[in-house]
Amino acid sequence: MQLSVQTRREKQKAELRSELVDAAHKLVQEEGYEGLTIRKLAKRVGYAPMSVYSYFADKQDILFALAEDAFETLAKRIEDHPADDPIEALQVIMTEYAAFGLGNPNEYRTVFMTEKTRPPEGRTFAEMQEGNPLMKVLISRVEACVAAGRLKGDPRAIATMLWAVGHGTISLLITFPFYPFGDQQAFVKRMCDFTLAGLATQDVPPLTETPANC
Amino acid sequence: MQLSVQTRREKQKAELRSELVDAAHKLVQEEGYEGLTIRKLAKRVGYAPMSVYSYFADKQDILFALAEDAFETLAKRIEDHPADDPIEALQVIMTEYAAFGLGNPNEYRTVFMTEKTRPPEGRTFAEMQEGNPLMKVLISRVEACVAAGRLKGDPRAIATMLWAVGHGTISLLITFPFYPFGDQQAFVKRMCDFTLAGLATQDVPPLTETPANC
DNA sequence: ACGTCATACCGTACATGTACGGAAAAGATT
DNA sequence: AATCTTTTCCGTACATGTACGGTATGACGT
Repeated sequence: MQLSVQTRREKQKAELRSELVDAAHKLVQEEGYEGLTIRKLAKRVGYAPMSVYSYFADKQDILFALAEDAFETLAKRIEDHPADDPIEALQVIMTEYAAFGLGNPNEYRTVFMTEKTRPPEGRTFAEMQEGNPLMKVLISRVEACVAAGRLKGDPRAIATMLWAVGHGTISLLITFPFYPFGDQQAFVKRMCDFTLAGLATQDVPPLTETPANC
Repeated sequence: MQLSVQTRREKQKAELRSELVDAAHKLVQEEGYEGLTIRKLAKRVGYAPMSVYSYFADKQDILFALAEDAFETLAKRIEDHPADDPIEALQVIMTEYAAFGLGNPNEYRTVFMTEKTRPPEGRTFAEMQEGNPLMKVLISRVEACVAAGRLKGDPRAIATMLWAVGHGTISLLITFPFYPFGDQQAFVKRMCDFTLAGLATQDVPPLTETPANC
Protein backbone atom coordinates (compact mmCIF):
# COMPACT_ATOMS: atom_id res chain seq x y z
CA MET A 1 0.00 0.00 0.00
CA GLN A 2 2.96 2.29 0.38
CA LEU A 3 3.14 2.40 -3.36
CA SER A 4 -0.31 3.89 -3.43
CA VAL A 5 0.79 6.59 -1.06
CA GLN A 6 3.77 7.29 -3.23
CA THR A 7 1.52 7.39 -6.25
CA ARG A 8 -0.96 9.73 -4.68
CA ARG A 9 1.84 12.00 -3.70
CA GLU A 10 3.17 12.12 -7.20
CA LYS A 11 -0.25 12.65 -8.61
CA GLN A 12 -0.83 15.56 -6.29
CA LYS A 13 2.50 17.04 -7.22
CA ALA A 14 1.69 16.69 -10.88
CA GLU A 15 -1.64 18.34 -10.22
CA LEU A 16 -0.06 21.34 -8.57
CA ARG A 17 2.43 21.53 -11.35
CA SER A 18 -0.23 21.63 -13.99
CA GLU A 19 -2.10 24.17 -11.94
CA LEU A 20 0.99 26.30 -12.20
CA VAL A 21 1.18 25.69 -15.92
CA ASP A 22 -2.43 26.74 -16.29
CA ALA A 23 -1.80 29.89 -14.33
CA ALA A 24 1.24 30.59 -16.46
CA HIS A 25 -0.83 30.11 -19.57
CA LYS A 26 -3.42 32.58 -18.36
CA LEU A 27 -0.77 35.07 -17.40
CA VAL A 28 0.69 34.91 -20.86
CA GLN A 29 -2.69 35.35 -22.44
CA GLU A 30 -3.48 38.33 -20.27
CA GLU A 31 -0.19 40.14 -20.18
CA GLY A 32 1.81 38.78 -23.03
CA TYR A 33 4.85 36.63 -23.06
CA GLU A 34 7.12 38.95 -21.16
CA GLY A 35 4.44 39.39 -18.51
CA LEU A 36 5.18 35.93 -17.23
CA THR A 37 7.40 36.33 -14.19
CA ILE A 38 8.05 33.95 -11.36
CA ARG A 39 6.69 36.41 -8.83
CA LYS A 40 3.45 37.05 -10.65
CA LEU A 41 3.00 33.37 -11.26
CA ALA A 42 3.56 32.56 -7.60
CA LYS A 43 1.19 35.25 -6.47
CA ARG A 44 -1.40 33.91 -8.87
CA VAL A 45 -1.48 30.53 -7.18
CA GLY A 46 -0.94 31.85 -3.67
CA TYR A 47 2.62 30.69 -3.26
CA ALA A 48 5.79 32.45 -2.36
CA PRO A 49 8.01 33.02 -5.36
CA MET A 50 10.56 30.43 -4.34
CA SER A 51 7.93 27.74 -4.00
CA VAL A 52 7.56 27.63 -7.73
CA TYR A 53 10.98 26.03 -7.79
CA SER A 54 9.57 22.94 -6.12
CA TYR A 55 7.80 22.20 -9.37
CA PHE A 56 10.10 23.64 -11.99
CA ALA A 57 13.86 23.63 -12.15
CA ASP A 58 13.93 27.15 -13.48
CA LYS A 59 12.00 29.54 -15.64
CA GLN A 60 13.04 27.75 -18.81
CA ASP A 61 11.37 24.69 -17.45
CA ILE A 62 8.08 26.58 -17.21
CA LEU A 63 8.44 27.85 -20.73
CA PHE A 64 9.11 24.30 -21.88
CA ALA A 65 5.95 23.12 -20.22
CA LEU A 66 3.96 25.82 -21.97
CA ALA A 67 5.59 25.03 -25.28
CA GLU A 68 4.98 21.33 -24.87
CA ASP A 69 1.28 21.95 -24.57
CA ALA A 70 1.31 23.97 -27.73
CA PHE A 71 3.31 21.36 -29.60
CA GLU A 72 0.86 18.71 -28.54
CA THR A 73 -1.91 20.47 -30.36
CA LEU A 74 0.38 20.73 -33.36
CA ALA A 75 0.94 16.98 -33.28
CA LYS A 76 -2.79 16.44 -33.06
CA ARG A 77 -3.44 18.76 -35.94
CA ILE A 78 -0.94 16.90 -38.04
CA GLU A 79 -2.40 13.52 -37.21
CA ASP A 80 -5.89 14.77 -37.95
CA HIS A 81 -4.65 15.80 -41.34
CA PRO A 82 -3.98 12.64 -43.26
CA ALA A 83 -3.31 12.48 -46.95
CA ASP A 84 -3.65 9.70 -49.49
CA ASP A 85 -0.43 10.51 -51.22
CA PRO A 86 2.53 9.86 -48.94
CA ILE A 87 4.48 12.80 -50.30
CA GLU A 88 1.51 15.03 -49.70
CA ALA A 89 1.46 13.70 -46.16
CA LEU A 90 4.97 15.06 -45.76
CA GLN A 91 3.96 18.36 -47.24
CA VAL A 92 1.18 18.56 -44.70
CA ILE A 93 3.72 18.15 -41.93
CA MET A 94 5.90 20.90 -43.30
CA THR A 95 2.99 23.22 -43.84
CA GLU A 96 1.49 22.69 -40.42
CA TYR A 97 4.89 22.92 -38.81
CA ALA A 98 5.51 26.22 -40.52
CA ALA A 99 2.10 27.57 -39.65
CA PHE A 100 2.67 26.58 -36.06
CA GLY A 101 6.07 28.21 -35.88
CA LEU A 102 4.87 31.42 -37.39
CA GLY A 103 1.78 31.46 -35.20
CA ASN A 104 3.58 30.54 -31.98
CA PRO A 105 7.01 32.08 -32.30
CA ASN A 106 7.65 32.15 -28.57
CA GLU A 107 6.96 28.47 -28.12
CA TYR A 108 8.93 27.65 -31.22
CA ARG A 109 11.80 29.66 -29.87
CA THR A 110 11.91 27.99 -26.47
CA VAL A 111 11.93 24.53 -27.96
CA PHE A 112 14.11 24.95 -31.01
CA MET A 113 16.18 28.06 -30.62
CA THR A 114 17.16 28.17 -26.99
CA GLU A 115 20.36 27.08 -25.43
CA LYS A 116 19.60 23.86 -23.61
CA THR A 117 21.12 23.80 -20.21
CA ARG A 118 19.58 20.54 -19.11
CA PRO A 119 17.27 18.08 -20.79
CA PRO A 120 13.94 19.38 -19.46
CA GLU A 121 12.55 17.14 -16.76
CA GLY A 122 15.12 14.41 -16.62
CA ARG A 123 14.54 13.20 -20.13
CA THR A 124 17.67 12.78 -22.14
CA PHE A 125 18.26 14.76 -25.28
CA ALA A 126 18.17 11.65 -27.40
CA GLU A 127 14.74 10.80 -26.06
CA MET A 128 13.70 14.34 -26.50
CA GLN A 129 14.23 14.15 -30.22
CA GLU A 130 13.89 10.49 -31.02
CA GLY A 131 10.91 10.03 -28.78
CA ASN A 132 9.52 13.38 -29.73
CA PRO A 133 6.10 12.75 -31.26
CA LEU A 134 6.77 15.20 -34.04
CA MET A 135 9.95 13.51 -35.16
CA LYS A 136 8.21 10.18 -34.79
CA VAL A 137 5.37 11.05 -37.11
CA LEU A 138 7.82 12.63 -39.51
CA ILE A 139 9.93 9.48 -39.65
CA SER A 140 6.92 7.26 -40.01
CA ARG A 141 5.59 9.30 -42.91
CA VAL A 142 9.01 9.25 -44.52
CA GLU A 143 8.98 5.49 -44.08
CA ALA A 144 5.67 5.40 -45.87
CA CYS A 145 7.22 7.32 -48.74
CA VAL A 146 10.13 4.92 -48.87
CA ALA A 147 7.79 1.95 -48.75
CA ALA A 148 5.79 3.44 -51.59
CA GLY A 149 8.94 3.90 -53.61
CA ARG A 150 8.54 7.67 -53.66
CA LEU A 151 11.71 8.24 -51.67
CA LYS A 152 14.77 6.15 -51.26
CA GLY A 153 17.24 5.77 -48.45
CA ASP A 154 17.45 5.86 -44.69
CA PRO A 155 14.23 7.29 -43.20
CA ARG A 156 15.84 8.91 -40.21
CA ALA A 157 18.43 10.59 -42.38
CA ILE A 158 15.74 11.87 -44.72
CA ALA A 159 13.64 13.06 -41.81
CA THR A 160 16.59 14.87 -40.29
CA MET A 161 17.32 16.64 -43.54
CA LEU A 162 13.70 17.69 -43.86
CA TRP A 163 13.84 18.93 -40.32
CA ALA A 164 16.94 20.98 -41.02
CA VAL A 165 15.37 22.63 -44.02
CA GLY A 166 12.05 23.23 -42.30
CA HIS A 167 13.68 24.60 -39.21
CA GLY A 168 15.99 26.86 -41.18
CA THR A 169 13.07 28.26 -43.08
CA ILE A 170 10.85 28.87 -40.08
CA SER A 171 13.52 30.22 -37.82
CA LEU A 172 14.69 32.72 -40.40
CA LEU A 173 11.15 33.89 -40.94
CA ILE A 174 10.72 34.29 -37.21
CA THR A 175 14.01 36.00 -36.56
CA PHE A 176 14.06 38.30 -39.59
CA PRO A 177 10.46 39.24 -40.23
CA PHE A 178 11.57 42.24 -42.26
CA TYR A 179 13.89 40.50 -44.65
CA PRO A 180 12.21 40.43 -48.06
CA PHE A 181 11.37 36.77 -48.24
CA GLY A 182 8.30 37.73 -50.19
CA ASP A 183 5.18 35.93 -49.15
CA GLN A 184 5.95 33.74 -46.15
CA GLN A 185 3.65 30.92 -47.18
CA ALA A 186 5.11 30.95 -50.64
CA PHE A 187 8.62 30.80 -49.29
CA VAL A 188 7.77 27.87 -47.07
CA LYS A 189 6.10 26.06 -49.92
CA ARG A 190 9.04 26.71 -52.16
CA MET A 191 11.55 25.33 -49.68
CA CYS A 192 9.38 22.33 -49.01
CA ASP A 193 8.78 21.49 -52.65
CA PHE A 194 12.37 22.08 -53.53
CA THR A 195 13.62 19.76 -50.82
CA LEU A 196 11.18 16.98 -51.55
CA ALA A 197 11.96 17.19 -55.25
CA GLY A 198 15.66 16.95 -54.51
CA LEU A 199 15.21 14.05 -52.13
CA ALA A 200 13.14 12.18 -54.68
CA THR A 201 16.14 11.93 -56.96
CA GLN A 202 18.55 10.52 -54.38
CA ASP A 203 19.27 7.42 -52.42
CA VAL A 204 19.95 8.89 -48.99
CA PRO A 205 22.52 7.05 -46.92
CA PRO A 206 22.17 6.83 -43.15
CA LEU A 207 23.78 9.52 -41.05
CA THR A 208 27.41 8.71 -40.55
CA GLU A 209 28.31 7.69 -37.05
CA THR A 210 31.47 9.75 -36.78
CA PRO A 211 33.56 7.54 -39.03
CA ALA A 212 36.94 6.45 -37.76
CA ASN A 213 38.92 8.20 -40.46
CA CYS A 214 38.10 11.56 -38.92
CA MET B 1 35.41 74.84 -38.14
CA GLN B 2 32.48 73.91 -35.95
CA LEU B 3 32.12 70.79 -38.01
CA SER B 4 35.57 69.74 -36.96
CA VAL B 5 34.56 70.04 -33.37
CA GLN B 6 31.53 67.92 -34.03
CA THR B 7 33.66 65.43 -35.83
CA ARG B 8 36.24 65.24 -33.11
CA ARG B 9 33.51 64.67 -30.61
CA GLU B 10 32.08 61.84 -32.60
CA LYS B 11 35.45 60.31 -33.14
CA GLN B 12 36.11 60.39 -29.46
CA LYS B 13 32.78 58.83 -28.76
CA ALA B 14 33.48 56.07 -31.23
CA GLU B 15 36.83 55.57 -29.58
CA LEU B 16 35.31 55.15 -26.17
CA ARG B 17 32.78 52.81 -27.63
CA SER B 18 35.38 50.59 -29.13
CA GLU B 19 37.32 50.74 -25.89
CA LEU B 20 34.23 49.31 -24.29
CA VAL B 21 33.99 46.64 -26.94
CA ASP B 22 37.59 45.70 -26.36
CA ALA B 23 37.01 45.46 -22.65
CA ALA B 24 33.95 43.34 -23.29
CA HIS B 25 35.98 41.10 -25.51
CA LYS B 26 38.60 40.62 -22.85
CA LEU B 27 35.98 39.96 -20.22
CA VAL B 28 34.47 37.24 -22.36
CA GLN B 29 37.85 35.68 -22.97
CA GLU B 30 38.69 35.72 -19.30
CA GLU B 31 35.42 34.75 -17.71
CA GLY B 32 33.36 33.23 -20.45
CA TYR B 33 30.33 34.48 -22.18
CA GLU B 34 28.09 34.71 -19.16
CA GLY B 35 30.80 36.58 -17.29
CA LEU B 36 30.04 39.64 -19.35
CA THR B 37 27.87 41.88 -17.23
CA ILE B 38 27.25 45.56 -17.48
CA ARG B 39 28.66 46.17 -14.04
CA LYS B 40 31.87 44.29 -14.62
CA LEU B 41 32.29 45.94 -17.96
CA ALA B 42 31.78 49.38 -16.48
CA LYS B 43 34.18 48.71 -13.66
CA ARG B 44 36.73 47.52 -16.18
CA VAL B 45 36.80 50.87 -17.93
CA GLY B 46 36.30 52.94 -14.80
CA TYR B 47 32.76 54.00 -15.44
CA ALA B 48 29.60 53.73 -13.48
CA PRO B 49 27.35 50.98 -14.75
CA MET B 50 24.83 53.38 -16.19
CA SER B 51 27.45 55.18 -18.21
CA VAL B 52 27.75 52.20 -20.49
CA TYR B 53 24.34 53.13 -21.77
CA SER B 54 25.76 56.27 -23.29
CA TYR B 55 27.43 54.05 -25.84
CA PHE B 56 25.10 51.10 -26.17
CA ALA B 57 21.35 51.00 -26.24
CA ASP B 58 21.28 47.87 -24.16
CA LYS B 59 23.21 44.71 -23.50
CA GLN B 60 22.10 43.16 -26.77
CA ASP B 61 23.78 46.05 -28.49
CA ILE B 62 27.07 45.12 -26.88
CA LEU B 63 26.67 41.50 -27.88
CA PHE B 64 25.97 42.62 -31.42
CA ALA B 65 29.13 44.64 -31.47
CA LEU B 66 31.12 41.64 -30.32
CA ALA B 67 29.44 39.41 -32.86
CA GLU B 68 30.03 41.88 -35.63
CA ASP B 69 33.75 41.73 -35.00
CA ALA B 70 33.68 37.98 -35.17
CA PHE B 71 31.66 37.98 -38.36
CA GLU B 72 34.09 40.35 -39.93
CA THR B 73 36.85 37.82 -39.61
CA LEU B 74 34.52 35.25 -41.10
CA ALA B 75 33.93 37.48 -44.09
CA LYS B 76 37.66 37.93 -44.46
CA ARG B 77 38.28 34.25 -44.26
CA ILE B 78 35.74 33.64 -46.95
CA GLU B 79 37.18 36.25 -49.24
CA ASP B 80 40.67 34.90 -48.71
CA HIS B 81 39.37 31.54 -49.82
CA PRO B 82 38.66 31.85 -53.50
CA ALA B 83 37.94 28.92 -55.78
CA ASP B 84 38.24 28.47 -59.50
CA ASP B 85 34.99 26.62 -59.81
CA PRO B 86 32.04 28.89 -58.98
CA ILE B 87 30.10 26.09 -57.34
CA GLU B 88 33.10 25.25 -55.23
CA ALA B 89 33.20 28.90 -54.24
CA LEU B 90 29.70 28.47 -52.86
CA GLN B 91 30.72 25.33 -51.06
CA VAL B 92 33.53 27.27 -49.46
CA ILE B 93 31.04 29.79 -48.14
CA MET B 94 28.86 27.10 -46.67
CA THR B 95 31.78 25.29 -45.14
CA GLU B 96 33.32 28.38 -43.61
CA TYR B 97 29.95 29.58 -42.43
CA ALA B 98 29.33 26.27 -40.74
CA ALA B 99 32.76 26.17 -39.17
CA PHE B 100 32.24 29.66 -37.88
CA GLY B 101 28.84 28.89 -36.42
CA LEU B 102 30.06 25.78 -34.69
CA GLY B 103 33.16 27.53 -33.44
CA ASN B 104 31.40 30.69 -32.30
CA PRO B 105 27.98 29.57 -31.19
CA ASN B 106 27.40 32.58 -28.95
CA GLU B 107 28.07 35.06 -31.69
CA TYR B 108 26.06 33.03 -34.14
CA ARG B 109 23.22 32.99 -31.68
CA THR B 110 23.13 36.71 -31.06
CA VAL B 111 23.08 37.51 -34.73
CA PHE B 112 20.87 34.80 -36.13
CA MET B 113 18.82 33.33 -33.34
CA THR B 114 17.89 36.24 -31.15
CA GLU B 115 14.69 38.16 -31.10
CA LYS B 116 15.46 41.49 -32.68
CA THR B 117 13.98 44.33 -30.74
CA ARG B 118 15.62 47.08 -32.71
CA PRO B 119 17.89 47.11 -35.72
CA PRO B 120 21.24 47.40 -33.94
CA GLU B 121 22.74 50.83 -34.25
CA GLY B 122 20.11 52.64 -36.25
CA ARG B 123 20.56 50.52 -39.32
CA THR B 124 17.34 49.21 -40.75
CA PHE B 125 16.72 45.49 -40.94
CA ALA B 126 16.75 45.55 -44.69
CA GLU B 127 20.18 47.10 -44.69
CA MET B 128 21.25 44.65 -42.09
CA GLN B 129 20.62 41.75 -44.40
CA GLU B 130 20.92 43.21 -47.85
CA GLY B 131 23.96 45.25 -46.98
CA ASN B 132 25.33 42.50 -44.82
CA PRO B 133 28.74 41.62 -46.27
CA LEU B 134 28.07 37.94 -45.89
CA MET B 135 24.87 38.05 -47.87
CA LYS B 136 26.59 40.26 -50.38
CA VAL B 137 29.41 37.86 -51.08
CA LEU B 138 26.93 35.00 -51.16
CA ILE B 139 24.79 36.73 -53.74
CA SER B 140 27.79 37.71 -55.82
CA ARG B 141 29.08 34.16 -55.87
CA VAL B 142 25.64 32.90 -56.80
CA GLU B 143 25.65 35.43 -59.59
CA ALA B 144 28.94 34.01 -60.76
CA CYS B 145 27.37 30.56 -60.86
CA VAL B 146 24.43 31.88 -62.83
CA ALA B 147 26.76 33.68 -65.22
CA ALA B 148 28.72 30.48 -65.69
CA GLY B 149 25.54 28.60 -66.42
CA ARG B 150 25.96 26.37 -63.40
CA LEU B 151 22.84 27.69 -61.73
CA LYS B 152 19.75 29.25 -63.15
CA GLY B 153 17.33 31.79 -61.79
CA ASP B 154 17.19 34.80 -59.52
CA PRO B 155 20.44 35.15 -57.56
CA ARG B 156 18.87 36.66 -54.48
CA ALA B 157 16.27 33.93 -54.33
CA ILE B 158 18.92 31.26 -54.70
CA ALA B 159 21.08 32.92 -52.07
CA THR B 160 18.16 33.12 -49.68
CA MET B 161 17.41 29.45 -50.12
CA LEU B 162 21.02 28.55 -49.50
CA TRP B 163 20.95 30.72 -46.42
CA ALA B 164 17.85 28.98 -45.12
CA VAL B 165 19.41 25.56 -45.55
CA GLY B 166 22.75 26.59 -44.12
CA HIS B 167 21.17 28.32 -41.19
CA GLY B 168 18.85 25.42 -40.47
CA THR B 169 21.77 23.05 -40.47
CA ILE B 170 24.02 25.11 -38.25
CA SER B 171 21.39 26.18 -35.80
CA LEU B 172 20.21 22.63 -35.28
CA LEU B 173 23.75 21.48 -34.69
CA ILE B 174 24.23 24.30 -32.21
CA THR B 175 20.97 23.84 -30.39
CA PHE B 176 20.90 20.04 -30.28
CA PRO B 177 24.49 18.94 -29.95
CA PHE B 178 23.36 15.56 -28.67
CA TYR B 179 20.99 14.66 -31.44
CA PRO B 180 22.61 11.91 -33.48
CA PHE B 181 23.42 13.87 -36.57
CA GLY B 182 26.48 11.69 -36.98
CA ASP B 183 29.59 13.57 -37.89
CA GLN B 184 28.87 17.29 -37.90
CA GLN B 185 31.14 18.08 -40.82
CA ALA B 186 29.63 15.27 -42.79
CA PHE B 187 26.13 16.47 -42.09
CA VAL B 188 27.00 19.98 -43.18
CA LYS B 189 28.61 18.70 -46.34
CA ARG B 190 25.65 16.51 -47.08
CA MET B 191 23.16 19.36 -46.69
CA CYS B 192 25.31 21.63 -48.79
CA ASP B 193 25.84 19.17 -51.61
CA PHE B 194 22.24 18.12 -51.59
CA THR B 195 21.03 21.68 -51.88
CA LEU B 196 23.44 22.69 -54.59
CA ALA B 197 22.60 19.56 -56.55
CA GLY B 198 18.91 20.34 -56.28
CA LEU B 199 19.38 23.95 -57.26
CA ALA B 200 21.40 22.96 -60.29
CA THR B 201 18.35 21.27 -61.78
CA GLN B 202 15.96 24.19 -61.39
CA ASP B 203 15.25 27.61 -62.73
CA VAL B 204 14.64 29.53 -59.54
CA PRO B 205 12.08 32.32 -59.79
CA PRO B 206 12.48 35.52 -57.78
CA LEU B 207 10.92 35.66 -54.35
CA THR B 208 7.29 36.59 -54.66
CA GLU B 209 6.48 40.07 -53.48
CA THR B 210 3.38 39.19 -51.50
CA PRO B 211 1.15 38.72 -54.51
CA ALA B 212 -2.15 40.55 -54.54
CA ASN B 213 -4.27 37.41 -54.56
CA CYS B 214 -3.29 36.70 -50.97
C1' DA C 1 33.02 87.72 -19.74
C1' DC C 2 28.58 85.71 -18.86
C1' DG C 3 24.34 83.33 -19.15
C1' DT C 4 22.39 79.31 -21.92
C1' DC C 5 22.49 74.86 -23.25
C1' DA C 6 23.83 70.30 -24.72
C1' DT C 7 26.40 66.42 -23.31
C1' DA C 8 28.72 62.95 -20.36
C1' DC C 9 28.54 60.75 -16.47
C1' DC C 10 26.51 59.02 -12.31
C1' DG C 11 23.48 57.71 -7.88
C1' DT C 12 19.55 55.66 -6.73
C1' DA C 13 15.94 52.57 -7.30
C1' DC C 14 13.24 48.84 -9.09
C1' DA C 15 11.88 44.32 -11.16
C1' DT C 16 13.59 40.04 -12.00
C1' DG C 17 15.71 35.17 -11.62
C1' DT C 18 17.45 32.40 -8.31
C1' DA C 19 20.87 30.58 -4.38
C1' DC C 20 20.72 29.32 0.43
C1' DG C 21 19.22 27.90 4.65
C1' DG C 22 15.39 27.41 7.76
C1' DA C 23 10.77 26.08 9.37
C1' DA C 24 6.82 23.43 9.40
C1' DA C 25 4.08 19.80 7.99
C1' DA C 26 3.46 15.19 6.64
C1' DG C 27 4.89 10.40 6.67
C1' DA C 28 7.64 6.57 8.27
C1' DT C 29 9.72 3.92 11.91
C1' DT C 30 10.13 2.47 16.37
C1' DA D 1 2.47 7.65 20.92
C1' DA D 2 7.01 9.39 20.16
C1' DT D 3 10.78 10.16 17.41
C1' DC D 4 13.04 10.57 13.15
C1' DT D 5 13.02 11.61 8.16
C1' DT D 6 11.47 13.55 4.15
C1' DT D 7 8.98 16.84 1.70
C1' DT D 8 7.00 21.34 1.08
C1' DC D 9 7.07 25.87 1.45
C1' DC D 10 9.05 30.23 2.54
C1' DG D 11 12.07 34.63 4.03
C1' DT D 12 16.01 36.71 2.99
C1' DA D 13 19.58 38.00 0.10
C1' DC D 14 22.19 38.76 -4.04
C1' DA D 15 23.47 39.72 -8.93
C1' DT D 16 21.74 41.58 -12.86
C1' DG D 17 19.59 44.75 -16.53
C1' DT D 18 17.93 49.09 -16.83
C1' DA D 19 14.52 53.36 -15.95
C1' DC D 20 14.71 58.00 -14.19
C1' DG D 21 16.36 62.13 -12.81
C1' DG D 22 20.26 64.87 -11.37
C1' DT D 23 24.82 67.21 -11.77
C1' DA D 24 28.79 69.02 -13.67
C1' DT D 25 31.60 70.13 -17.52
C1' DG D 26 32.56 72.15 -21.57
C1' DA D 27 30.87 74.65 -25.87
C1' DC D 28 28.38 78.58 -27.87
C1' DG D 29 25.96 82.91 -28.67
C1' DT D 30 25.77 87.53 -26.85
